[in-house]
Amino acid sequence: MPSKNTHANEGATRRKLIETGVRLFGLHGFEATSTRALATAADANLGSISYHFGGKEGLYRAVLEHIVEIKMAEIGPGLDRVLTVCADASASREKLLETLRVLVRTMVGVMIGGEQSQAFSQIMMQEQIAPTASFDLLYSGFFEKVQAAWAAVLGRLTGLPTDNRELRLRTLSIMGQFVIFRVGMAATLRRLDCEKLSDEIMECIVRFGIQQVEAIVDGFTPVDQPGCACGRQEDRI
Amino acid sequence: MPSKNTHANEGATRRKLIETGVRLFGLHGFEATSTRALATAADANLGSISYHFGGKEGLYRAVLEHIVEIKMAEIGPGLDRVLTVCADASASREKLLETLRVLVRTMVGVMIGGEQSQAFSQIMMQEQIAPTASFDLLYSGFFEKVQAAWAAVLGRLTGLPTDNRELRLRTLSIMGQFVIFRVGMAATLRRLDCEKLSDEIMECIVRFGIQQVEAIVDGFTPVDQPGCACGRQEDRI
DNA sequence: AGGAATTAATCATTCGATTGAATATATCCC
DNA sequence: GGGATATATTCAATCGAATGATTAATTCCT
Repeated sequence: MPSKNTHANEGATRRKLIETGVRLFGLHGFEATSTRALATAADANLGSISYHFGGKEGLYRAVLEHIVEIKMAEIGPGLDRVLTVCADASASREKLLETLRVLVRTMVGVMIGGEQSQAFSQIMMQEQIAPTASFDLLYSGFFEKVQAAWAAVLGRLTGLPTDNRELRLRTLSIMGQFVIFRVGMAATLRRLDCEKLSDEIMECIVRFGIQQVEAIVDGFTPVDQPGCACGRQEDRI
Repeated sequence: MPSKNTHANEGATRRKLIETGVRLFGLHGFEATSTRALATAADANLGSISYHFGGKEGLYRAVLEHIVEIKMAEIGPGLDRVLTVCADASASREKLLETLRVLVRTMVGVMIGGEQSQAFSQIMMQEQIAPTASFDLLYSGFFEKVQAAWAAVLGRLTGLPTDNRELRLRTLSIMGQFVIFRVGMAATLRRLDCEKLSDEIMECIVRFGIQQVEAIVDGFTPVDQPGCACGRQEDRI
């Protein structure tokens, strides 16, 4: 177990392994990434994986923790601001809508933008499709919090309580409008006949994304529990 | 190369291998699925994979072809009907909206419903995240056709031509509202605290899905090429 | 000197693929 | 019809390569 190290390049190998892990695990998935490929790409010795992380699985877990840490540092404060606004009973509808717009812009930026984001998102998607033992790490550390922020805003705007089933389903559905560009990146690029989503395209997605989300909120009427479709709607802001 | 065979169980091993391949490849991905696991699960000999398909990769390609075949047989006629309606210049707005509703219902059914659908969709998602050499098979055989149908309806309803960039992006985004439930199935189930998406939940998704898509179409205003936001809108049906 | 970190070498296991023999069925010739 | 031949399929055994992990020796720095 490595403890304090006063070397100039303290934890350099460890760090390089994690960064390489993000890239390779994201590209090929857990199983298809060999420890040798990792060590070579990280300019590290094969044994250092076992030494620092106890094995391939330990490195993978460390990679997920690293992703959660970076991502939450990036968007965590923003999510907290969203929750604060939503907790304020006196927040105006316009204020809530503005918060929603910020969420869309953040979502698109995080999901699509950035070189590093790509590898991050790919690992997250891999975990969604074929969850490993470390799935909880991502879910509790990231997915749940993002969902909670979206659900908070949408809950205020629709009048549905945050534990409502329809609200949770709709929240996922609305987020899906943007997640698709990460998950269906291969098909998207083929469809647009280009090699990467340019800033211009991202801006376009943000713009119509905001329009679509607002249209959804404006047109909202509860559909779950058919008999009760008449209730609660007067609580909407 | 196996040709005509009048055996009673003609191609039985071949068929069993493909069916098992759908299941295992979907569960663990291409790399993480071993030929031994495939052969054992299919009650076949290890050598039969090479014999029938030339190797693991050949079996995988056959699995993708099988998926495309089944899926297109399932939804192909429906997609053709959609294209027919959209090609009819005299089709009313209500007719187009009804077509859109059918597409939503089909999408949810295909993406979420069915035991077999699960393995199918998982393979498709795997290919999206980490496209293999056989990606084209899925894209040309399935993705492209589904996208084309959605784009045709949405194009008519928004007045955008089918080769318009914004239309294509919006089409993907709108489809994303339903794809998310397949791709984010793990997170969805955790969020709802259940083990499978019941028929009741699927019906709920269809209902609010239709509502949301209609709201998006109703609230549509072009956002791409900012200077031209004033044009074309009068062509909408 | 002494602990932390790195290195090369090696372990047993598993991988995908191939082989040649064995089996089963179909086709042909008389 | 019936033996002989040809073809299609299955099977157990084995190949070399690659895998994850471990070890003991070595290097590096305080």
